[in-house]
Amino acid sequence: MAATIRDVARAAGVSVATVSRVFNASGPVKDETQRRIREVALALRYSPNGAARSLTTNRTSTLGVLLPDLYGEFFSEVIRGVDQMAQEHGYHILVSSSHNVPSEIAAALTAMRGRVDGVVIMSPAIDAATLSENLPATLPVVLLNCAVEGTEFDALGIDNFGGAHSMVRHLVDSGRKRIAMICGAAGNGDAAARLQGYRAALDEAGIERRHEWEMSGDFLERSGFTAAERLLRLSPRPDAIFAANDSMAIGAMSALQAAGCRVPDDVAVAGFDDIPISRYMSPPLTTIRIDIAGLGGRAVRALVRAVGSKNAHERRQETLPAELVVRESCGARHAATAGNGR
Amino acid sequence: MAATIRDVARAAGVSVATVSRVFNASGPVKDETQRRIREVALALRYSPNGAARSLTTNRTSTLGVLLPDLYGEFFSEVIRGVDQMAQEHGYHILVSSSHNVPSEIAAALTAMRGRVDGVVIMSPAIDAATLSENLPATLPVVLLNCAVEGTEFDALGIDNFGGAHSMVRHLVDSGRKRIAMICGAAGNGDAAARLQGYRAALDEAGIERRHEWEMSGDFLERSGFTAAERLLRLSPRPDAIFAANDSMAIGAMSALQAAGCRVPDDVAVAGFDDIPISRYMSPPLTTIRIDIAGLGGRAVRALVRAVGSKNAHERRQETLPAELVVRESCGARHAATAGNGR
DNA sequence: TTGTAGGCGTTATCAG
DNA sequence: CTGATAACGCCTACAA
Repeated sequence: MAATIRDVARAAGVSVATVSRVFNASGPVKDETQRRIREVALALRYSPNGAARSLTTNRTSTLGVLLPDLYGEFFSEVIRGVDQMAQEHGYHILVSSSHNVPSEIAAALTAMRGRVDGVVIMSPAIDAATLSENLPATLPVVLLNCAVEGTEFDALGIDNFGGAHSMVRHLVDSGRKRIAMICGAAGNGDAAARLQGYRAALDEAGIERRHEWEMSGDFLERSGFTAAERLLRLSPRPDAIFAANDSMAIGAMSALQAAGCRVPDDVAVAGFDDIPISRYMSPPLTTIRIDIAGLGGRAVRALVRAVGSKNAHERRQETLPAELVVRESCGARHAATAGNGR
Repeated sequence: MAATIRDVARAAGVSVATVSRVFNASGPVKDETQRRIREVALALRYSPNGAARSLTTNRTSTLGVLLPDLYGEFFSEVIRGVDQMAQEHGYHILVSSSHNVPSEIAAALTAMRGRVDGVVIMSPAIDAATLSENLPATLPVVLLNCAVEGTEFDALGIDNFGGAHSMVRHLVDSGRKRIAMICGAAGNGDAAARLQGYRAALDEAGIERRHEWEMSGDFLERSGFTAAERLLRLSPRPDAIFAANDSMAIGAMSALQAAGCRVPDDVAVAGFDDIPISRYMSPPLTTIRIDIAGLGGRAVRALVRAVGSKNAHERRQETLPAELVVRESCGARHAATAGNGR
C-alpha cells in the first residue's frame, strides 16, 4: 500500500530515524542526506501516517466539535469561527453533530478518544454530572452555551438575559404596548434565559404580560412563521413580536407580510443573534448582535490553552456581551442602510 | 494518564485479548466475564484509543472534507449533508477549509494521511494533474463541483449551464429585455458555466447582450449589493438582474430597495442555489434550486463506495439537475407563499 | 472460552 | 551527524 517511513529509509539508504528527523526538523541532518531523502519521499508519495504519529506523540493536532445540529447560519458561523482559530493554532477540526441527548454525547465523546486533543461541546441539554461521568478522563473540554453551572469546566456563554432585556426595553421605549415573544426550543438554556429577560423587562416597565403572547418555537424559520400566524389571530393583537432568534423572526416577518400586515407600521419584529442575512431582510431586522464566529473562536482559544496546560489550569467562565442593533423592523428611525460592512 | 486496554485487563483479571473482544464483539466471551470487564472499564473511564486502533485496523472511520471556504449558507448546507450521510455510514468528518490554491490543498491532503479513509474535495481552483500528483497514494477521493475534466476521479457537479440557461429563458419569457448578470468569483468553474448559460440563452432568444451588463462578483452578498448599485446608474438600465448565486441576489435586492427601485415591478431579480433563506426574502426570490445538502450527501455516498471497494471501482461522473423555482422576485404570477415545506 | 505474542508506522532515547 | 531499538495502544492470528 502507501509508502511508510521504512520504505523511504531503505530507498534513501538511511535509517528511519534520519527520515523522521527530516520530516520533523527534530535533529541535525546533513544537507546532502536531507535532499536525497526528500527526493525519495516525493517519488514514493510518502507522507507520515497521522495515526502512528499521534500514537507516539500523544498529540493529534485535532480538536473535536460537538454540536446539537448543523442547520442554519448560526452553526455555520460557529464552525467558521472555530475552524479559523483552530487553523491559526495548527489544529484540524473533527465535527460531530446531532447531539441532543446525553447518551449521544457520551458516545461521540468516547469515539473521539485518541482522535482529538480536546473538545468544544455545545449542547443545550446536558448537565455537569453526566458530562464529567462520560468524559474520557483528562480530555480537555470547553463548554459553549451550555446551561451548566459550577466551575468545573471552562465555559463560554452569551448574555441572553441581558440581550433579551435590552431588546424588550427598546420596544417599550419605542411605544409598543403589546409585546409578544416567540420562544426558542424547549429545554434549551439560551431560550430559557431569553424568555426570562423578556419577562423581567416587561415587569419592570409595568407592561401587561399575557400567557398567550408567549408562543412556543424551536429556533427554526418555520416555527416563527406559524407562531406569527397564530399571534395575528389573537385579540387584542400584539403590536410587536420578539423572536428568540433571527431565523424565527424572519419566518414571522414572512407570515406577517403574507397576511398583508405591515412591518413595522402594524407590528414590530425583532430577533436575536444578528445572523448575516438579517441586515438584508426587508425591512432590515432589528436584533441582538452576538459575535457568533467570535464565540467559536474564543472557545477554541480557551481549549488550546487547556490542552497546552495539560488541564492543570484554573477553569474560566465567560459571558459574551449581546448588543442591541437597531434596524428598521421595529420602527425606529431609519438607521444605516444595509450593505455596510460586517 | 487515561486508562489503556491493559489497565482494564489487569483490573478485571483477564488478558487484553478478551477485553478487545468485548469492545469489538469480535469473539465469544463468557457473559460473566463480559459483565465484569464492562464494569471495570466504566469505573476506569476506559475507551479505546482511536489512533492505536486505526493503526492496526488501517481504518479511521473518518472522512475528510476539503472546502474552499466556510462562509454562508451554501457551505453550511454542504457540510450538513455530508455530516448526515457520513453519520449514517458510521463515519466522522474532519473538516478543513480555506483552500483556494493547489499548494494548500496538497498540504491539507498530506496532513490527512492516516487520519481519514477518504476525502471529499471541493475546490474551484485545481486541476486533475496537480491533484493526482499530490494525492497520498491510494487515498479515495470524490470531487465536488471541481472543474476537473477526465474520468480519473469520481466527481459530482451541478448543471450550472442548464440552470442558468433556463433562468434567463424564463426572464425572457416574462417579457424582460435588458437582462444583466452579476457573475460569480473569477476562476470559479461554477461561475463560468453559469455565465455561459446566460449568454447562450440570450443569444438563442436573439436578445441584446452588453458587456457592461456582465458585472463581476465574488459570490458574497456585498458584491451583489455594489454590482446592483452600479447597474442602476447605467443607461439604458437593465430590467432584470440575474445573480450567479442567491447571496448576491439578496445583496442586489437590498441595493435596489435602498435606491427606491421596486422589485419586481421595475427590475426583476433572480438567483441561483435556492439557499434556505431565499423563500423568506421580500419578495421571495426566484432562483434555481439545487439540492445542496443532497449534493454533499451523494458525495459521501460515492466516497463510502470508493473506500469499500479499495479504490478498485470504476470512476463515475454525475451532474445533478438544477431546477427553476419561480417566486415573486421576477414578477411572475404570485406563486405559493413562503412558509411552505422545503 | 481465553491467553500469548507479533506487528501496525512513528517518535524518542541512547549510543556511536 | 547517524543508527538501533524500545515504546505508544490496540488487534488478531495462533495456541491452549
